[in-house]
Amino acid sequence: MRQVMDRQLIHGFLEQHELQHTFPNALQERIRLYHFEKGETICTEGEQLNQMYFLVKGKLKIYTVSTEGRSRLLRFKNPLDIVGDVEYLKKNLVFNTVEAVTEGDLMGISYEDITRLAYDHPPFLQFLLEEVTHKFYTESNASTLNHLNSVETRLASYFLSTATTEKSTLFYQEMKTTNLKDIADLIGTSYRHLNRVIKQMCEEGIIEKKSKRIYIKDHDLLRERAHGNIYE
Amino acid sequence: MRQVMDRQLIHGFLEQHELQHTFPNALQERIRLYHFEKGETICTEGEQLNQMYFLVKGKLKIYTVSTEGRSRLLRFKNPLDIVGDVEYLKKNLVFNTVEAVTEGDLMGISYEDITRLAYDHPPFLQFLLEEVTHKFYTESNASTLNHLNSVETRLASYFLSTATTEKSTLFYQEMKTTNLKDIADLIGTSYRHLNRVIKQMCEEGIIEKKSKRIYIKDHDLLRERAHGNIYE
DNA sequence: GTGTTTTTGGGACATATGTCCTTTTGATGA
DNA sequence: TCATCAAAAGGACATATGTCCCAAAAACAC
Repeated sequence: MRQVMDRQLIHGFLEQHELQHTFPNALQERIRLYHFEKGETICTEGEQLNQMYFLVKGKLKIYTVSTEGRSRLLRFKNPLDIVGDVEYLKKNLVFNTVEAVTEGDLMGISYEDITRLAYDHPPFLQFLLEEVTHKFYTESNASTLNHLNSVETRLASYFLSTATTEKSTLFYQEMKTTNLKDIADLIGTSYRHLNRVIKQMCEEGIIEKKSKRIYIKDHDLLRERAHGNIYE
Repeated sequence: MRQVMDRQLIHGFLEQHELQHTFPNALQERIRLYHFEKGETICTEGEQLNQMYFLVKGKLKIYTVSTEGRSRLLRFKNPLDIVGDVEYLKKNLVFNTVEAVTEGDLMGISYEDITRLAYDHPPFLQFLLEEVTHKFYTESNASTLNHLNSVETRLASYFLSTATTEKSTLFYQEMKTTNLKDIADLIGTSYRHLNRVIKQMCEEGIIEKKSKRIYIKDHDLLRERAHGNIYE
């Protein structure tokens, strides 16, 4: 991850994401822009973090690995998600490893600057509050879904949540930046079992694998298998 | 749940929990105090909520039930936890059912009053932000723990997190206000399997059941079984 | 194009765990 | 004290799911 010396670009991102009112002026002048490449580790579990990062371009994944070598993929991050917010608020080391799925850009603000210049600024606090609340909501939703449902239901739900429309056909596009291992780690199953469930769904005509993509063939049946749940 | 007309008591709770600065004065005069009895449902999943409740006395449990009848116990709430904060911020109906484990008291503040009188008040925003962040942290921690570990590890971790010291013996006291069904719903297993794991741990000399309590007999072995995890 | 590494796919086997049901124990109310 | 209900305990059986391993296909680097 390298710093990009480009004040114009920073202001461009602030405008693009409508953050001029969220960040007090004094804070805006202290923002740093960083560029990352695909596969780079942004920060590692257990590490000390001194900045809060606002993702303005690209995609990240958040994961953790247990001592036994099992992995959990907590979520993906898209703009305008934040890295290091909870670590700032809980005054803790990094909780989970953050890795780049694509190349992209982050705006960094030091924790000191945030405390001095923004922690009394209602628009910033409101922004942070809404961000953490959303994160909590999605975590809680996913957690409950995982808790109460089988892998099949979770997978169906996952497909529904990431489906996009191309022409008149729904398909699941994350395959381009997500491999099956990541999906297994996200919905909480082994790679092997995921394969089984995917195979079964193909045989039942619910989905179809073609050209590195998974197409939804029977949307109603998929929704039925999801039991009304959607990962969010 | 019935309202208690006692301004003195409200101010007593504000002092006890050091909230005088968190809540702007105008807001403090609009706080309502409610009393609840053990077993009462404070609010139900899917219901419309108009107030944010601050728990000042007693204990609550938060749970949800799937369409198939499976239950998940998300967490317990103690003073000064909040009910209705995420619903306020996400502008949504109640996500999970809240039920009283003991009798107690709640201070209620209408969403309108919060928006008018406190959503620009930095101390209140900071308080809310720290509360939601903590909630997110514990949810994420529990979720990862559940994801990556067996029921045995989760149960061991649970015992460690609720253990208290009496004399020189560590024991697990939540049994008094928590039944085995709740524990099963919390760590994400069936009641039957929980019984098996508890029985096994008793046979191995890790814990001992006596007088409606579970005593930790071998703290080191328990910590080993928890794999260094603690529910929080 | 070739060689290497990574991702996908699937067989075989084991077991952690859930469902269903029954019995026992303990708590509660009259 | 007795009757009823709820919580705890446990048997029997089934299966969802994980581990381990190997083969095939795809991606990547030179």
